[in-house]
Amino acid sequence: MSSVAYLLGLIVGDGGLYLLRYKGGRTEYRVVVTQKDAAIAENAAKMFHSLLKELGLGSKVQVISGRTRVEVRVSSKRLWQLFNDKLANLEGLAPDERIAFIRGLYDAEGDKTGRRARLWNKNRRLLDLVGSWLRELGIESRVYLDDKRHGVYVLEVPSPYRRRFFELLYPPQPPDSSGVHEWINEVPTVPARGPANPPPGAQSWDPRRGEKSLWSFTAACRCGGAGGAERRWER
DNA sequence: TCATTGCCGGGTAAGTTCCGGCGGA
DNA sequence: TCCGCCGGAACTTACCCGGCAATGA
Repeated sequence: MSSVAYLLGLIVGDGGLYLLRYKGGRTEYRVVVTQKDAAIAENAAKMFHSLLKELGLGSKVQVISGRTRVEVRVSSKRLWQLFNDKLANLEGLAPDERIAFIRGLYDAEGDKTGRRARLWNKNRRLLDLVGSWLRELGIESRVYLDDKRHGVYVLEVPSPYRRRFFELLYPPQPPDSSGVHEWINEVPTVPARGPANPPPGAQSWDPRRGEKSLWSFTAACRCGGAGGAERRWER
C-alpha cells in the first residue's frame, strides 16, 4: 500500500506520531501532518480519509487551519499503531513503497526550487537509508552536514542523476485518483539551473520554507506503544 | 568561462506538547 | 473511573532557501 508509505514519508518529514499522556490517566494517539500549503494538506486529509475507510475506522480527520500552517490530525490508536509498525519496519518496505516514502519525504523536506535535488533532515541514518535505496535504483547521492548550528544533514543528488531522480519520484503521467497533489507529477524535467522565480504556471514547486523532523531508528524500533513516553521523535 | 557543490546565515514553517471537554466501556 | 477522541493554541527550532566561494572541466 504505497499511499501508506507516502503518508509515512510526509509524517516523518512534516509531522509526527504522538502518544500523549494527560493528567487523569487520559491518553491520546495522534497522527499529524503539518503543511503551509492548504492543497497539500487537503490531499493528505483525503488520503487519510480513504485509509480510515479502508481500515473500517470512524475517526475524524481534523484539518486545523493555523496562522502559519494547516495541521491535518487524526486521533486514532489503531492508525497510530499502523504507522508505528510501518516505521519500525521501514527497511522492509517493498520497492514501490520505498519510492512512495521518498516522495512523501521529499514533498515534506525536499528542495522545491528544482535547481538542486536536496533533502534535509537531522537524522543521518534516515538519509543514508534513503541514499542506499536510491543507489539500488541507479541514482547516486551524497550526505553531508549542511547546518552545523543545528546538526542538520542534507542528502544531495548530483546533477548527472538529478533528472533521473525527479522522474523516479514524479513520473510524467496524468494525475490519478490517489489524492496526491497534482504538482508531484509535473516535474519530470528539472533544469540543471532553472530560474529562481519561474513564471506562474511554469511549474508548481511550492517554495515552502522551514520544516523540521527528527526520526530515530532506535526509537522506531523500541516504541511499540508499551511503557515509557512512547515518543517516536526525539529532539 | 561556466557548471557544480560544500558551506553558511536568515527567518519562518513547521513540530511538540500543553490545555479543557466529551463520550463510551 | 479509565481511556480514547476532539478542538485549540503556545512555544521552540529544524528545516528550506538562496547566496557565495572553491573547485574542476
